[in-house]
Amino acid sequence: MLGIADPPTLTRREREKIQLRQAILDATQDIAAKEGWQAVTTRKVADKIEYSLPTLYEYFENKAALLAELNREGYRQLLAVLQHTRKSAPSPTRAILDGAQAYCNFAWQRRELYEVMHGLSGVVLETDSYHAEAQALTNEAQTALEDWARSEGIQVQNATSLNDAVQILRALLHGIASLAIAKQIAGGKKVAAALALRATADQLNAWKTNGKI
Amino acid sequence: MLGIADPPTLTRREREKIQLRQAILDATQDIAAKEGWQAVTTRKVADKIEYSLPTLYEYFENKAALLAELNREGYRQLLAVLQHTRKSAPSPTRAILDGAQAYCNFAWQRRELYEVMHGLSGVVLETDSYHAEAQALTNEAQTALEDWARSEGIQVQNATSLNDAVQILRALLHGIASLAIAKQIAGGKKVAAALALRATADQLNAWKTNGKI
DNA sequence: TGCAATTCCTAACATTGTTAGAAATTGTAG
DNA sequence: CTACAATTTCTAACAATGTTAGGAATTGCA
Repeated sequence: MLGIADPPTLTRREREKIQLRQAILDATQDIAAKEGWQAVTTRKVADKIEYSLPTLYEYFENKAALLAELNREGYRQLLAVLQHTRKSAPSPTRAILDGAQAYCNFAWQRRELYEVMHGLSGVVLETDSYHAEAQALTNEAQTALEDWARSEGIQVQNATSLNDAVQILRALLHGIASLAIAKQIAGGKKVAAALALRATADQLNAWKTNGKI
Repeated sequence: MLGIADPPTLTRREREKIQLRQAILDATQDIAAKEGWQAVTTRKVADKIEYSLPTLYEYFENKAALLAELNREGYRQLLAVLQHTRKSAPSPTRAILDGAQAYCNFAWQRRELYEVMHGLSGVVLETDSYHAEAQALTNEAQTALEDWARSEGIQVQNATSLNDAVQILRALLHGIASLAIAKQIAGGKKVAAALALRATADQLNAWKTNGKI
């Protein structure tokens, strides 16, 4: 199922290359976290890894490719968080509600990743939004919602309606997270997280009342 | 209540200045609508109004000030749309639901304004998000929701909870609109608008079931 | 030890936001 | 009508940033 590991037949050079590539990604994230995405400049990244400017371009075709990689990385990390949350939840309902909280926490704690995932704060996305990592996140959400529906005896009409329901929950959480990041929610992140929880619970209740999704 | 009109004691020069300022705003919007915000460059705007580059800076301190003005303009236009929608709605419930549709339509039809209002698509916002225009929009939404609650016999506990409810609806709509603009909603804008309607109705039902906001 | 490939850097170029300072225009006083 | 002062507008530059050409330095190996 996984397909992660290659046989470790890597030369020292190859290992160094992988490390340097990762260092570039880390440096970029670090600058974005500390100074915001407007401050992320190719020269600053190069300075931080203590290599000269053109070296960056040996590892990433251009700045957009660097951001695209961090975009995917963000989806991978969010997926991991949500999978972990679901697996340690005591019930399918809690899996959804805890997931909503975890989503918000990810948005604040990894703000720079969340921004690059959604083209916020001046990030220019040239990435196609339908990469495998984004799809994997949708699948995770569908699984969680399907589990919940089954546990509540709620009928899922078809794949489309399940997907619609997932989109609604996602849009709700994304709306709250992005408004909070833009400081447009009075009361800040604490209030925002509470709103997310409440609205998610309301939406689940609406589906429960309808008896179907 | 209004305070719109000054006595029309304007010299020809002053009238021309106002027109040129407006031409700059129009040109900027036009480029953004046709080619996207990444393509909006001070030189291109200057070309479009057939003046040289430094002339721009006589009318706007810098590019950020130009975007800030369009940001406010977007809020004014959205407010006008929502006020009109509410006033021509046959019932408070329909006022909310029609408002949700109108919100989505505004986001697609004036995409470039919606983007500059929320810092999407590479726009860098240096504007404070709490300007008067944003506040006016919140007030409009609160009025609509208060009307609805009254008409349904639902108790509004206090100003904070009313504001929280408005934030939830706003976040829901913004989440759907911004994901649709980023082409992250399968089925596109038509499906997105349907989701917005459905989710808004669900949220109203949840409050109705609770009997309070 | 010397050659070939790789790695890495200095120095440039194009684009874009911004501004200095001069030219051109306009309005006004003699 | 003319000359001066204010305003308007432009040409030309500068700084920052993404990107690349081409050469120097290093490395691996015969």
